[in-house]
Amino acid sequence: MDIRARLAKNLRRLRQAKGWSQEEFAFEAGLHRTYVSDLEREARNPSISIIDKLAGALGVKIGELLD
Amino acid sequence: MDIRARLAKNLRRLRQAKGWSQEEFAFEAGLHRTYVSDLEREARNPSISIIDKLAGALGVKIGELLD
DNA sequence: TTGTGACTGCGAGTCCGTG
DNA sequence: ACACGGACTCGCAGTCACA
Repeated sequence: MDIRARLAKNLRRLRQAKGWSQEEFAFEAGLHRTYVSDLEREARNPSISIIDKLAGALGVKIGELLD
Repeated sequence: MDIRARLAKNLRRLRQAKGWSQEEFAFEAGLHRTYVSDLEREARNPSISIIDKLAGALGVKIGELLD
């Protein structure tokens, strides 16, 4: 499975486990609502600074998002 | 420690453990030699597709590069 | 609440060099 | 073998309106 697909699935799973909408999650991570939507649809190839924000907001290690 | 710094240190350590020069490593990862140099000097903010290539060439999980 | 097309600015990523 | 610079292209970062 492609790395973008792994990120997308982990993102959606972990976000929903927190009971967050994309918009709430985007706010927590300091990102735009539509950008989070793009990530979950595998439409972006984010940089590691974005990955860092995502993992921070979810309280998980980066490996849990990408490995 | 900043995520770019963590990547830089892990990259250099793992690359040297393989006995590779930056140029040899760049070739293995399918990247440019100057770009690998930039990464080890914390001068770039790579995308996850690049991270995937780096981890693949080194034979480690992404978490070992970034966590 | 989420998906999607479109947009601009800037940085990712490559290639040429030099010390 | 590596750091560092200039110049270039292309794609990401970040946002909006609308369905």
